[in-house]
Amino acid sequence: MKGHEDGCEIKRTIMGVTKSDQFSERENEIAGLLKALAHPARIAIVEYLLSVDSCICGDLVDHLPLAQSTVSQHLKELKSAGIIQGNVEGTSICYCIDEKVLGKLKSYFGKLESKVKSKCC
Amino acid sequence: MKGHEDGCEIKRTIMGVTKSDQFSERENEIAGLLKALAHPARIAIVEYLLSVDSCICGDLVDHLPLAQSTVSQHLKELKSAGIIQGNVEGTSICYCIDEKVLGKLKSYFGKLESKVKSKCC
DNA sequence: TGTTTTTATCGTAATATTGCGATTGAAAAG
DNA sequence: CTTTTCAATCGCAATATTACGATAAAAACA
Repeated sequence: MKGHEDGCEIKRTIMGVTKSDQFSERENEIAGLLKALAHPARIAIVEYLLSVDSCICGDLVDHLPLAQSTVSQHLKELKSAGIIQGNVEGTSICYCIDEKVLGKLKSYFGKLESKVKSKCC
Repeated sequence: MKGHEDGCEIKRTIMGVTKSDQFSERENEIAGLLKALAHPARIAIVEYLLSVDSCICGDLVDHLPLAQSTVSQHLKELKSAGIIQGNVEGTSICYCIDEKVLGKLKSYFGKLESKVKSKCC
C-alpha cells in the first residue's frame, strides 16, 4: 500500500481488513455460522436453550457470568446468524433454537468427515 | 467488579477482556475448535486439503487469495487447534486433516440437533 | 561454501470483538 | 399517568484478529 488512489477505496472502506469477498459465498456462509458459535458464552446459551423445555428469556442473564448488556449482544449475534429465534411474550422475550441451522452444520461436518482419506502424509 | 484490588490482577492479565475462565472446559473447547474454523480462508484450506489426494504444502498459497505469510498464519491456527497436521517432507511441509476433530464436531452437532424440541415459542 | 526454495516468524497497521455501565424503549402493573 | 420490569442499544476501553511486507531459518542444490 504505497498510496495509489486508483479505484479501490470502496473495497477498503466496505470490507476493512478481512478479504471475505475473495472467498466463495459458501465458504463465507459456513465460516459465519461457525463464528457465531465460536464463543463459550454463545455455546452456553445454545446448550441452555436446548436443555430447558420451555423457552427462556432473562433467565440466561442469571445463568451466565456476564452482564445483561453483554448477554443481549451475544443473543443478537446468534439471532442474526439464524441460530436462535426471539419471540416477544409480554414484557419478556422468549428465545429458542432454530433447528435448521444446527442441521446444516451437522451435515456439513458429516460431509467433511466422509471425505477424509485414511492415511495422509 | 467495583474496582476491588484484592487478587485478580493475574486473571486480568492472562485472559484480557474475554471471560473464558468463567465457562466450562467443554464450552471453551468447542468454542475454540469452531473459532479455528470460523474464517473463510480456513474453511477453504480444510476443503482444499480434503479435495486433494496427496497432501499439499505451498500449493495452498497459489490457491488462496492471500499472501504467503497470511496463509502460514492460518495454517498455524488450524494446527494448534488440532484440525490439521504438518509433516516435514524435504524442503516443504505436507499438511493433512486430522479426522478426529472433524468427527468430534460432527457428533457434537448431532447431539445438539437431537435435543431440539419440535416446537418452541 | 553459497544459492535457491520453502515455510515460519516478526513488526506493524487496520479493523473486529468482548465486555461493561448507562441509557433508552416498550410493555405491564399500579 | 406513573412506575416498574425486561431487553436492546450506545459509547467506551481493552484486547484480539487479519493481513501484509520484510526477514529469518532450514533443507536441497549448485
